[in-house]
Amino acid sequence: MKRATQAKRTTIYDLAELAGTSASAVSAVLNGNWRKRRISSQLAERITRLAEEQGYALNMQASVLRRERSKIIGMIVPKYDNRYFGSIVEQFETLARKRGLFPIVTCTRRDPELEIEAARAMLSYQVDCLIATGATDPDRIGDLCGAAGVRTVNLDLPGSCAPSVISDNFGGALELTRRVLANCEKEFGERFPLLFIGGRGTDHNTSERIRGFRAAHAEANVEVDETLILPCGYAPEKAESAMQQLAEGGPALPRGMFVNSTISLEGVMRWVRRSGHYAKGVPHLGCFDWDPFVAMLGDHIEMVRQDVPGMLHAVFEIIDSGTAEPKVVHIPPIVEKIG
Amino acid sequence: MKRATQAKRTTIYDLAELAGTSASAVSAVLNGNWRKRRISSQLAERITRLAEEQGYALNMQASVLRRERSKIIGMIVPKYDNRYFGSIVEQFETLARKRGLFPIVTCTRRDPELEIEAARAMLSYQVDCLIATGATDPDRIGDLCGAAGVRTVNLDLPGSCAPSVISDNFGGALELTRRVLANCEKEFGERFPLLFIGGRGTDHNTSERIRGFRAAHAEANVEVDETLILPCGYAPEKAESAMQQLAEGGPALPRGMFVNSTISLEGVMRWVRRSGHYAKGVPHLGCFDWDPFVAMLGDHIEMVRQDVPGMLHAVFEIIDSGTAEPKVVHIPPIVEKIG
DNA sequence: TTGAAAGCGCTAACAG
DNA sequence: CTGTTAGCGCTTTCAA
Repeated sequence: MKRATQAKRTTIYDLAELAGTSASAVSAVLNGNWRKRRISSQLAERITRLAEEQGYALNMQASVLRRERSKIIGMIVPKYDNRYFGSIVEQFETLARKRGLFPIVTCTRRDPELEIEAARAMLSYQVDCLIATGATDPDRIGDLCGAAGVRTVNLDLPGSCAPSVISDNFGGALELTRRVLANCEKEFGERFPLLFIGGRGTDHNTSERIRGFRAAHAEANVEVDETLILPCGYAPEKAESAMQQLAEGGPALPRGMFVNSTISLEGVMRWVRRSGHYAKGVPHLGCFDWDPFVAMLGDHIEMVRQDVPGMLHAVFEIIDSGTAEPKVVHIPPIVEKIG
Repeated sequence: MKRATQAKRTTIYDLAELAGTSASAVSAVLNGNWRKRRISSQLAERITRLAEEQGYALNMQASVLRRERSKIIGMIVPKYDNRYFGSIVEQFETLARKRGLFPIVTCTRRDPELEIEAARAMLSYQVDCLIATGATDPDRIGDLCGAAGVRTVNLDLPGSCAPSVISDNFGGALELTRRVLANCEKEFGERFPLLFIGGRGTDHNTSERIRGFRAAHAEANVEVDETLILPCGYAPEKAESAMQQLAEGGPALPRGMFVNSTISLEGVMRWVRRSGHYAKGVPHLGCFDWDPFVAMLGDHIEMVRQDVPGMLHAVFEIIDSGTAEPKVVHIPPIVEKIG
């Protein structure tokens, strides 16, 4: 099975020599542009066969260097540890390939430095277009790309210098909060303010979700408890320690909450189980984001599932149409009740 | 914020002209090789500043084309829909970057065609090395890479023409089965054969896990029920319908099972809930793979967590050392009891 | 100390 | 119908 590493890879020149023709003919044939170059199908045949035999593989670096457009499309994404980003990446790759583009994806672990580092790297690789997903500073990336003449689309978190595709965070949060409020009233016979936990207070999504959260409270005539608004970050540990502090601070813990992302939920649930504070009854939960196992955790959880296919179709529609105005497209998420 | 797309990107020639020097000097400075070229720090300074001002970005295609190593490292991965592969990719990117390599990852959705298509694409992009993760046909990829003189490492699923890093599937399955068997005996006061469900019967991991499963039964003096060995594939739907068929076929469903991957577990759990067959008591489960929310599903579940950091360190050790012999490195997974 | 020049593999005029 | 040629932007001898 093992083969000595060849000193050199087969090039179109090697093929040309073997076929007794020129490199440009080989290039044309292998690119499928031989019809318009009116190369004899005989020659084309021969070249194709030789390429096959020799295990010829195009050198993309050389090809891209020469061409106008690279047909490489990049995406940066914060994490791979949840279904939301996972399916975004999968969809992205699929749709990119369907268009004959080569997708390159990189994960920046919510690190602002790494984020722009990654964007720079992608520009170096001559991406034709860059999707910035959940970026902490989309405009920084937008500027970088703008300067290089590369198109950008923001996904999940909006920016102001390129088109953005995001969920309808306000609407989703409004509906989710309504449901949790209703579930609480049903079980406890009274209305009370919920806890909001998780996410960065500074990001657009979180603030829109808090707005929806407030609106639902207002609708229900419940006054929001400001000490219960805790956008402590996304990491599980952050949510865990925020819960801990809350427990230490006051006497009664809220019996209903809005958890901003499955990742934060991981921390919340961990704390709920470890601390034993909810031993006599689990709280009613609403989670902004979907996960199949969370859906099985019990009937006290409602989830919002962001419409990933819808979002990515919108992204590629923007790319295909060539729009560059910084408009924001809102995609309604799906609020599901899990049984 | 918006900027007109520049007609042309700044090159080292532009910089050279602006600095009143040559392209080679610029190149040397920007690569940090100016010490050994003994370029005056004055000139170096000037060039660096200009590059900054002009927003110069290296053209990697040109650079890679000229160099003999690309410093690009590729990985193909089956799916992004579970924690195992998600963390593999994250670790991979981190370790690659730490070595000054540019990671490119692509997801092949367990599609054998796409798998080799992706491998070919990566070779075209001149990867120095390719990691084939959970590939359906690692040797096919190995051959492709071998022919191109590119190193490969198999991860998760072993191949025979390149080094492989995999979990100790036998050991993990043995211990996991032991525990489920013991849990069942504790609760039901008797020993009985478990169900094995999920995974492809043809892949190495699944067959090793079945071997471990059998060994644990033998140890416990329980005869394996051959009709309960169901490697039905990884997709949730597959597991779901396998459960359905099992229920239709026989009278009593097993009260204990070994589920091969969280993905299969998703289908199993869905069926368990929907069918109502386990209404009077959930079965004891063992899951080969870890997920934080599964861990919260109850005390009737045991999980095996594969040692992703350990596996990736082994992968990069192989890469760093330059080994190419097709040995298999086994990394012990962690069997955790969740409370 | 620095610059000139060759060439990586490929594409796309242009000239037969 | 086919070949020759001129670069794409960069790295790297080799000369000065």
